[in-house]
Amino acid sequence: MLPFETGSRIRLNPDASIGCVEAVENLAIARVLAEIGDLLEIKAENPFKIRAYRNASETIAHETRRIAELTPAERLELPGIGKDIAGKIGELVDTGEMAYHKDLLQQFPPTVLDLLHLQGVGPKTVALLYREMDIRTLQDLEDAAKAGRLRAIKGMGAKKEVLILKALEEQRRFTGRRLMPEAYETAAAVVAELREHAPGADISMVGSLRRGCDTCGDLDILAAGAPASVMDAFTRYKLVDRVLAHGDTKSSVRLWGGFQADLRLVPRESLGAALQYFTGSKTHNIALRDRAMQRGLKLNEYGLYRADTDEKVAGENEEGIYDALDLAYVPPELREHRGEIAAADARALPRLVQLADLQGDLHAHTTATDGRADIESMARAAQAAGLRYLAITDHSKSLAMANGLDEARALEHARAVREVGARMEDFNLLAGIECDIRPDGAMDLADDCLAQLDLVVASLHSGFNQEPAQLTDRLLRALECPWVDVLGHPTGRIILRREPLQADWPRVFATAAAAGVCLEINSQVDRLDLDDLRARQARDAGAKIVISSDAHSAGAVAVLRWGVVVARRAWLTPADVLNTRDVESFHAGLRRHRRAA
DNA sequence: GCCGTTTTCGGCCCGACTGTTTTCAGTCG
Repeated sequence: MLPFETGSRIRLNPDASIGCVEAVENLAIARVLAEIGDLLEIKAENPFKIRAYRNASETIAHETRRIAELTPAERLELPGIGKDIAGKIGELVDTGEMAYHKDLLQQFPPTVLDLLHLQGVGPKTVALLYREMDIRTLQDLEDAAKAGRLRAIKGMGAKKEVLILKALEEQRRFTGRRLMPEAYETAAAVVAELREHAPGADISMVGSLRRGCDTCGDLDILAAGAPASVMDAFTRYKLVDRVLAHGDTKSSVRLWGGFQADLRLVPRESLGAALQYFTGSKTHNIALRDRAMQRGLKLNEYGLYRADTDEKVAGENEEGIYDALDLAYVPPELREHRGEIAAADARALPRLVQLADLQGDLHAHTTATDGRADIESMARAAQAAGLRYLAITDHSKSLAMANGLDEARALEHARAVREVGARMEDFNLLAGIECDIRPDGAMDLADDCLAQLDLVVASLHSGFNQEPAQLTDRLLRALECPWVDVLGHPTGRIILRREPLQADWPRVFATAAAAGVCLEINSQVDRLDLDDLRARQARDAGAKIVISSDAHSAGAVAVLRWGVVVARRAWLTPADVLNTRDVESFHAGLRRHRRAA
């Protein structure tokens, strides 16, 4: 998935001229290829050709070197890039345009690509809507659906109209926000640029980025002790599309791809106060200012002052501000006004879990199903990341698209995993499975198969439209299976695309706690499931939590950091997270072994 | 369109679910 909006809003380089390659970033190239894939799909082209463009797009989005700087021969070596696509990429890099992409956009207005991203609307529907009713935009579609005109099209009915209106409403609710990790990567690039410009200054991300929220509206950046020229460096940054405001202490820009970024400049002596102020959250800050007032103090972005004399009490660093307010330092992830001020007052803040606390990863895929790397590569990557154990948990047979394993293949795969594990030093491989929970709550694989594995992660991958009561029963039945150790991505949410499933979560958590089943925080950047609030709820219900990568490639183990952020926002300590333990005590904490004990 | 060859063309993940049918098309994962 690419972090950019759809449509023709990409202009790779507005002043495109030959040789002007700097602005053609990998993600922009990847997006052009992905759009070609979408447009070809609407044209009902050869599905393998469509996939070829999408594969090429994925490759480029994940390539760490800058494609624009590679030679044509080097580009050809990238997986999924052949002569044809390599040539088109070269054209794009050299001229800022790709004729093939432009031709396709002549045939379909770019706004139809927005339709394609609605839930339940695919390429056939988009083509039909465009050809039959000249529907080009989301607005056209909404008007037609509201007027009941869509049902006139063969194959569409009143129910489909309702679904489309619902999808439109969801999309509206989500626009303007992005996944936090994407925002973080973009902000990190801006910060790096500014640091280069002002090496002596203190430049950092603030706002929701620093608090670790799972989505981000705009990028807030703070510069303390930087020269005034940092504002020019910011507004002239290569990925700036439009300057919205340019002042001495505050500037705002729109970046290519849609992010708004704000830069604030404060004197160095105000660093702490400004960090505190711009990190928020708003409700946390209000409570903090209230506390200051009660102590005859006032707090703003420049410092903490005595209300009567304006004498400065604190402001150079954040710790000093909290200290002057008789509070323990509150980690940014907790600043949501969810009890952190009372806890800081009582010196009872938790010691939050950190990435370095994790000793194992309990959810990973391989080429046996839909992963990109083999068992050994996954294991080596986990080991290189500093972990001591990894569970290989490929899909079960219901997930046919992912080439899910049936009982025989699952056991054969487990043998292969154990064989690789036996060869590794100071590292444990667990042979597990991510077993589908069928619509009726039954496990996708037979009990005697699950019993022979080291770890069973049970997950929902279909039947998301069930009623809450039915869904709850389904989950409770899954928890009854004695071989289920972990409930994987429990709520099924896809951030910015699919809301968490509506089930009786307190009941599910309580049942899991009683049965000894762990709840997963899935670290995939568009899942982060459980979310912070539910993870805290689950812990409070007595359930153990695991933080897992759900990695589908060797490098993807790195996403664990985002799962840890969620855990921190959930107030979790290392003791709450089962995979902070060494492999022996981890095993001992698993349901299957607790049962035996 | 890419890949990997039995080196010049055939293979490339496919089953479940839903809303629309009246035996299926489209979407999703």
